Amino acid sequence: MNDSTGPRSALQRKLPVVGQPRPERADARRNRLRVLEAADRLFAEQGVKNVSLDAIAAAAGVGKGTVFRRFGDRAGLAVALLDEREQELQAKILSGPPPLGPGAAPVLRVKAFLDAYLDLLDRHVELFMDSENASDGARYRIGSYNLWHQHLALLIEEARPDLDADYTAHLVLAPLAADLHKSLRDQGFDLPRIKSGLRTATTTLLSAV
Amino acid sequence: MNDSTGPRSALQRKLPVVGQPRPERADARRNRLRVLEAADRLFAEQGVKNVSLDAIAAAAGVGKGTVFRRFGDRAGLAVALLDEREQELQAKILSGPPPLGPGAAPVLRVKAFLDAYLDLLDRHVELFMDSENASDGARYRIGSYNLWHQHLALLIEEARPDLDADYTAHLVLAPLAADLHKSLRDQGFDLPRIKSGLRTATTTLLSAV
DNA sequence: TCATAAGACGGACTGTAGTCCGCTAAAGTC
DNA sequence: GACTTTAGCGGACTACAGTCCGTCTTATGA
Repeated sequence: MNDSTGPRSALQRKLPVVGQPRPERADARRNRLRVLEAADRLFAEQGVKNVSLDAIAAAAGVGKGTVFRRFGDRAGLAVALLDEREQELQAKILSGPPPLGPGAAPVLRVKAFLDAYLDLLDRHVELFMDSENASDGARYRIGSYNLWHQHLALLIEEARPDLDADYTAHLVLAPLAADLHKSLRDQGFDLPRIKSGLRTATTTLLSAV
Repeated sequence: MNDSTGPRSALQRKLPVVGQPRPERADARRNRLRVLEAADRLFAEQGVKNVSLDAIAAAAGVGKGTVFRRFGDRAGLAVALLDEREQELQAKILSGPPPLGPGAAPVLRVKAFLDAYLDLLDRHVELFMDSENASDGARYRIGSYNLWHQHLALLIEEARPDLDADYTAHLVLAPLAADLHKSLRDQGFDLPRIKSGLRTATTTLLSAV
């Protein structure tokens, strides 16, 4: 119980570096990929709503507990699956060419974002619905919502400093809710009509003096 | 099997009058009221999220099947409970004094509606969340949404005939989603701030040339 | 290579939404 | 008041989300 274990003190040996958590264990990584792959396949084959998490766990060859520990809940799994596609859009916004990326006028950037988001949403409505509705208020808790919100708030602040940018950003995101989009499409609204309506409203809202 | 049963033919005796379904049976009415009363009480006592439909059925002294046959699902029950309060607002819109009722300028009426709706929403967020989120797309299927939508569409058409009134009405209703409102309140937005932000945006959107 | 502990695994378990169908009671008919 | 029709009743049943905890695997370092 003295220092004779050598120059490496207990502190040096045992304290993990803060902010750098252990890397993912090999089995954890293997199972994570298996689950994502199985979910992707089953969702595509049978429709998001018709696949239970038991079924995904079984198809992935893992226990159900594993799925839940890793993804939290149904919404979490959907978020993970959407992540890849959303990251593409995020990258374009942060460092792509204008008008989506930096360089264009703020209102143009907002409109470019809405167009791009609507394309993404339209392509993956079901998955978005799952990620937004599977648990209460899920939409507003997930990272990407906050990222879109922050992006819009900055642009709005720039375009219309007289507005409450924080609130207005939520306002602009509200019509992008997955279940509203689904409902509109089911009612016969086509994508161009939705895009055009939203573009018009946004222009009016953000361009006025 | 001849006409000897008298002047009353089989047709006359048996055909129900179309479009006038049998009145509600006494036991059905009794149970409907019991369930609503029990639900109202339990929701108030324990919070909407913490009450199962089994519990409501038990408290009402009816079987679970009865609750589901009558209300369809959790959302349906919440809708039924909200109905009374929403009808009050509906009445004011249809025949109350301006600016909520007829007579005021369309933009003023829209703003009055938004204010009144936000008050209602803020007072019953939990119930609204249940009615909107308990089943997929429930918000857009229920009667009152369609009523609000129709009301707004007419006013928007009047104020800005150049806009796509049908779509724009959905746009105006989007920020009234219960889970967004809850999330905003949880983030510290107070009701006046929300009202003012929405009022400003609406004015800008509908008043521009 | 072995000992050890952090952490992942997975399936049994719980609680709830929603379905089903044989049974019961209310309304209408004579 | 008995008989028939029809709607409503209700609880057993299914399926699914999400939890829990004893067991097993991996990474580490000596």
